Amino acid sequence: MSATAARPRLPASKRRAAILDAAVELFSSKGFRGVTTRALAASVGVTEPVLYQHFASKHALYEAILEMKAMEAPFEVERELERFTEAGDSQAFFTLLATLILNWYCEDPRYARLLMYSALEGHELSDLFYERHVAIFYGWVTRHIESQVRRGKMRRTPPLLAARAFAGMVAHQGLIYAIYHPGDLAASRKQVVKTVVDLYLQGIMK
Amino acid sequence: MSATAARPRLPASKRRAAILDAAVELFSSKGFRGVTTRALAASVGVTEPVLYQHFASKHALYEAILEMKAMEAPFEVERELERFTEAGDSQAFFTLLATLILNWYCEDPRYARLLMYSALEGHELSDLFYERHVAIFYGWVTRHIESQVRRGKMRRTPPLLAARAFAGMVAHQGLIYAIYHPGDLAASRKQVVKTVVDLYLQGIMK
DNA sequence: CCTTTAAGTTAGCGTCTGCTATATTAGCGG
DNA sequence: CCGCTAATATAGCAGACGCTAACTTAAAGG
Repeated sequence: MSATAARPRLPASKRRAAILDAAVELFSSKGFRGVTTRALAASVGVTEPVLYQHFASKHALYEAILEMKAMEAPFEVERELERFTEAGDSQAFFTLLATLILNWYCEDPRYARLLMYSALEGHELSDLFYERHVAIFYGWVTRHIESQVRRGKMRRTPPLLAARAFAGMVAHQGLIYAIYHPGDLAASRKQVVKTVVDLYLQGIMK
Repeated sequence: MSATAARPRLPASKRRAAILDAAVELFSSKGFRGVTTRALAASVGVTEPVLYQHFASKHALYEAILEMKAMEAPFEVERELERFTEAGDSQAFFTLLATLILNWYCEDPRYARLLMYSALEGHELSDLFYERHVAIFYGWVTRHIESQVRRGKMRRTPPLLAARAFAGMVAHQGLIYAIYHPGDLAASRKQVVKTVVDLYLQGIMK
């Protein structure tokens, strides 16, 4: 009687990964409330109960994504950045940071959108991302600026404000790319980094 | 039998305005899909059919907000900006622009959130805002930069990229304020404008 | 005071949503 | 080849959703 399509039975871990991947795709384009569990299941190629075998609820599934991304630590570069600060090499410092940020947007703009959604929708784990990435980023930059000011190599500027200004210069390019998509950021990435860092370091005026 | 609370009967125009105001509040905090017509009606203090007397659908109501905001032309300042460009006064030019942007975020951060939502959710009228504000902004700045480069007063820099960098420096501060809300932007607005414009114009290095 | 108009309500339709109790079957260890 | 486990499907509940037909009543004009 049943003409069931004989779906391939994946081991739990693979199925879970497949669900997460499809979820990122959908949540990033429609937001948490814009995605139904039915649509998600269909996109994975299974039925709804399968989702609930791997995640307690729609919310838990969403939080699994956020946590996964928030915990992706960028701490490998921390030591390198500190070396640049100690060496007083602002050029290298800001170039690395800008490259990091733009790469993050380019590699998977879906996460940029998803995190933007989560921040707007006020999900708790969104704060986690802020603490573990944005705030830490500001910390790195302010420390670098303060260090350079002490050495007399940089003009005295409110450090947090200046850090945000740099973050804005870079992230805005990525944001426009992830949301409005005019032009291919990936291709021009290197030029963007070069121009923005140059602008930030030396100023636009002759 | 009926214990109806004898609601005040507003003239259509006032009721319509009240609905729009409550709608901005709700849509900006929960997004289009996060707001139900029931919740909106309750927030206005009426019942659902009243909403449908003023707007054909939930979508039409939302688009009325977007159109209202997109059409709010900033063209009053256009002539002033052009004068600054002609006079070669970059200081005044960028100060006015930065003030404009930050004021926009401060006056009503709800719209910043609402427009962010609409961009993510891909509403058609979101493009209208991009065209009528973001793209026009880029146009002003690129023209100013090109003009200054021709006069030899500014370093040769990819104009659109430089325009976006400036937009990012300023808007990022507003965005952080509208979304994560750490600190009071309104109070420090003037210092932010001063610092950012100074940074952009003269560069951070001594 | 009576008529007319429109601002407002009640009640509920059809559909979709998150989620689940229950049944079924693929595939591995023995 | 069997039996067990875990991966999957069917069917559907209870509530929420966008929206509407039909009724009620406040209030302005003659």
